[in-house]
Amino acid sequence: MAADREVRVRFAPAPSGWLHVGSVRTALFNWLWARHTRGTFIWRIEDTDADRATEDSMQSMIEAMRWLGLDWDEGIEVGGPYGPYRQSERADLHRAVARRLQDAGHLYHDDRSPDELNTWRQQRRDDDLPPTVKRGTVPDADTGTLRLALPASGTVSVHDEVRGEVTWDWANESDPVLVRSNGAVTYPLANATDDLAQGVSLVCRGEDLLSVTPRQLFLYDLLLADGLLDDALDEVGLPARDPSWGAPSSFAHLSMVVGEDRKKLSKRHGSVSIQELARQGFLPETLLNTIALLGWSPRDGRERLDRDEVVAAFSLDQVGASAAAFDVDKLTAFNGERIRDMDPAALAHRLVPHLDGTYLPDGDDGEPDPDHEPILSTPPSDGELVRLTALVPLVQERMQVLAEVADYAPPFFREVGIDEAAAAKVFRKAGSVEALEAGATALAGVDWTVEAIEAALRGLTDELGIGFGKVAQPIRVAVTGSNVSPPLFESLAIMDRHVVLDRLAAALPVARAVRDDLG
RNA sequence: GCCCCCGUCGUCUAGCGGCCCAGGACGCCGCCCUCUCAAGGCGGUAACGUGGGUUCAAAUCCCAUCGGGGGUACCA
Repeated sequence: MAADREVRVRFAPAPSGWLHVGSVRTALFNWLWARHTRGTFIWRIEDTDADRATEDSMQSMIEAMRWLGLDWDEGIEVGGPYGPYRQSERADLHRAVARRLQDAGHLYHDDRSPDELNTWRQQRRDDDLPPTVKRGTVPDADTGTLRLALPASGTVSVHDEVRGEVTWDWANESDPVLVRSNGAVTYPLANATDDLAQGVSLVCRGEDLLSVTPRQLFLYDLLLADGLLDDALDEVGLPARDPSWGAPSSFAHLSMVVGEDRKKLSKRHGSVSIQELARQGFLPETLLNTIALLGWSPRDGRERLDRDEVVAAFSLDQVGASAAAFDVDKLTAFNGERIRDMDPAALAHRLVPHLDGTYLPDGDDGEPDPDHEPILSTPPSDGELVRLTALVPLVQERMQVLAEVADYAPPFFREVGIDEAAAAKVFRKAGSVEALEAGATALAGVDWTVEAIEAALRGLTDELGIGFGKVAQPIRVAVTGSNVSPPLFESLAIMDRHVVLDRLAAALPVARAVRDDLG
């Protein structure tokens, strides 16, 4: 173990699609290790496949990382001493490396078409042989792809931080294509080259890349031998490597994140974009906390951890090797706890995007509701902000996700209709009409404070000879339109008196109709 | 098919030969509190995939088997 080597880790996604829980975990663990060791976190974009890489995807990833608060020391956007950090901008280097490998006799042409190769591989399988492409089995050619000639026999091993020692037999390893027939380099070459050129000390990535490790190890040796990479760097005018850097000294292959059915993550169970989770009202702190716990746990068993606490406690040797299912229920519960711990003023600000139309709430189909009308204006007026701040303590206790505020807030900001089911359920109870009438009278002259409102309303139970529930529910439905709301006295107190009285009056005919309907 | 990885409550996990007839968290169930819904408090349910070894002793080590996953691309 090269204990003294500065830790340099990297997150190297291909920019297709968006960041989801699985990819964020890879980013997070790299980030955590860098921060824990006071090392360097590099963000490189692997866009060597022009057909798949998109600018939108990259922008979306940047947005997600920023929202999560995962900052990078070197990489796209921020730059750094060993850039550029988009592989498409490093193509000269990759080509120079390929040419030098070819000159040194490590590469050979393979001009078989994909169809021919498939047939050939199938034949190998039928013969019960490894379907691997090897030098010597292909015809002499001077066109087509360039493959790397791997050793034909013997074994390779890596020490993996999460899996221990893993060994492969070279006889089972296929010679990888390093340069496509169109001249573009592939992942194995670009990735190995850049990891070396940027001094990556530990490769931490998904388990799906475990099987690609042997050829990378082999490539590291070739690129470092005789200063091949150094010369190529010099040739294309890119920054020289630090002389103390060797090849990555270890690997950490993180298990897959799976769905609750143990199958590959799909949208149904959490493979939603980070932006989608933001829209649903999860806090970035909760996401980071929960995702960190996916395969890792601190020695002392704590589960509620702030960012700094995770950084302090994180270590690779506590990372588990088995696949983990992302549990949205647990995320939700943690999110609720965090909301309850928040400072009300800070929470009010976080709620605004869920009320002003920035984040659309779910429609009936679970998708964002395009017809939703914002509850607050953009930007919110001072009056709206004051009312929202007053509302926060009431909703803070009962929210799991920020988006839920949209369920409670409307009656505090605008007229809302009375929910029919709520009316039918509540107004059919004996005494409802009387409760509304007496409530209006009692509230008309009272001080508009929580205490006075409570005293006035509680006094009604004796006057009407019914339990308080029978008083409170009709009034709740009349004023909020729903039989579910924050506590009644507090709710009324932050509304204007005339609004409350108007709504009580407006609900009376509805209540009478329900009662009369019952005969 | 071949190669590699993985296997503790429904889920995330603790556990690295005796402290474990397995602990915590989420979920679920019940009770308490209560103006609704929540929140909160208390209690409960529930797991070492299977079969062989090794050992005085195994969730922990070994082997087999079954199951799951990844790879087997001119994607990354």
